[in-house]
Amino acid sequence: MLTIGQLASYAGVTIRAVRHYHQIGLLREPERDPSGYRSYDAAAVVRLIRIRTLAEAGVPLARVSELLDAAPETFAAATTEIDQRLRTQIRELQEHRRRIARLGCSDSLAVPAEVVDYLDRLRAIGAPAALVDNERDAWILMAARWPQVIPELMADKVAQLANPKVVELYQLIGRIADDWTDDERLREIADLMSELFEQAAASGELDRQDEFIPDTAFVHLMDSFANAVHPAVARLRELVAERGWTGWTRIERSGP
Amino acid sequence: MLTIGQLASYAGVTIRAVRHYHQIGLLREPERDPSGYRSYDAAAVVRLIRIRTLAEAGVPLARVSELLDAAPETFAAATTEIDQRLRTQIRELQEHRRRIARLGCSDSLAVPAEVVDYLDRLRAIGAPAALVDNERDAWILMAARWPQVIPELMADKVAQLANPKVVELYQLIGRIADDWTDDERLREIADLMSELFEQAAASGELDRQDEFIPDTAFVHLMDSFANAVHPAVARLRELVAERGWTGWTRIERSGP
DNA sequence: CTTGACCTTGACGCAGCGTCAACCCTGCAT
DNA sequence: ATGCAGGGTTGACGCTGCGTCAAGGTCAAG
Repeated sequence: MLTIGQLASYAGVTIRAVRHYHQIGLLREPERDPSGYRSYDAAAVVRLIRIRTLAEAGVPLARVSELLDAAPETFAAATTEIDQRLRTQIRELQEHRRRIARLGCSDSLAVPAEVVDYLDRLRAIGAPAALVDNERDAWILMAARWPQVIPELMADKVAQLANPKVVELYQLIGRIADDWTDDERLREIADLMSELFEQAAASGELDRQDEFIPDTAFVHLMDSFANAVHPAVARLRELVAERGWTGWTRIERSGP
Repeated sequence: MLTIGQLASYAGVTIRAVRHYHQIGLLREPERDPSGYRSYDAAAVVRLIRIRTLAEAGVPLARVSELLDAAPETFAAATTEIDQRLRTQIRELQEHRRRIARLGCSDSLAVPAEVVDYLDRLRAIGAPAALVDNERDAWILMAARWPQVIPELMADKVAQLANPKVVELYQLIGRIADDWTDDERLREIADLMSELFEQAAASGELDRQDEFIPDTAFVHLMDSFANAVHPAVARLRELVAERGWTGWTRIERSGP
């Protein structure tokens, strides 16, 4: 007769595992000797070895007893199914590896490649870092909500950068990045924006907005990013509103 | 401002996950509105999206915050390490698949191929099923304890079967399988065994046993299998002992 | 008698949430 | 005013397969 330690060692498992198998009813609790020790026979060793064999092959413990005394066909069916499960898990992990490889760096985390490219161009023409970070976050949001429109939107935005007026706008903003209190400059920016909106309206660009972002609540959320850049953005929006335009993420004509 | 449901839906995670992230300190608890509802801003959505991106790439939650604001080199180092972990897991699962594929059927579970072959031959010469099952269990035990000696041992056992006396022995046993009470036949069997042991001793076979099974406690364990086949085995051992042999798994001369 | 190596039960911990339970808030239709 | 549906709130257990204390009792040897 064997103690639990001998049993475990013969079967090549830990004592804790044996007790666990008792707990879940996978291995029958044996008789106890007068001192309360469990006392095992050779058959228990064999059963335990077979349990271990299945467990090490990735069979869930809950299914081990079912397999231990299964007819050959049942056994084959079960193993095939378990193998399928294993394949699925492997595929999931491989998908994880693929994603890991494409994470990039912490800065561009969750930012689509097209957006990364656009942000680089923004930086290149002198847009301030705070604004670029803000754009990045906004596009992260957008990409999560409507991933499929990102390529087209980004193509548009990059095209806009070919407009010298747009470049000028970002440079103006860059110049006030340290000091947002100069109302004169804010008004200059508002004028330029108004002009650009006028162009956009003329080219029909503004009408295309609605296709991309049909969700009003979402537009408000995007707006809130801009507002968070600096308190003076509120003033800027005021000035732009005076010139007949409302909104920010989505622009609409409201006045003359 | 967003409720937890809106936040979760924008970020593409479940509400429960958001609360979990709060609990483990991955996402800051936001302000509450007068009714006690959590109230999120756009920045929370972005952070949550980045968390999800990492989590979906298989990054453990415990390491996500570390990665979220890591310098590029730190980030790269961490992802490489996590990728290593993923590869290890994949290899483990693939090992599981390999084992699953070689399980065979429930009957031959944990039985080495050489043993399966030997058992088939035993059955072929007319050994009773109970005896074969018993042999199988004994060899399972042996294979778990000393896997490397199995091929050699099995080669020996198969070679023994070429001896007509051995075949006769198993057939004799087969004939009493239904009725173990015939002492006459038991004595016949004991005579035959004694004769075989004599042959084995003469050929030096008995001396080689000790190399294979040096563990006395283990030998007793193996013996206990034989005893479990039928009570009459005890009688048989008695008869064999009268003829000058002790032991079962390991045989030793004890008399004339 | 002590020591060390075993054995006993009981319970928490892990990873990442899913899933009740039991109760409160809010807005809309009746 | 009321009822109902569809939000929200905390709290707690469940899953997998054991590892790892904790706080003891037992056994063989020196």
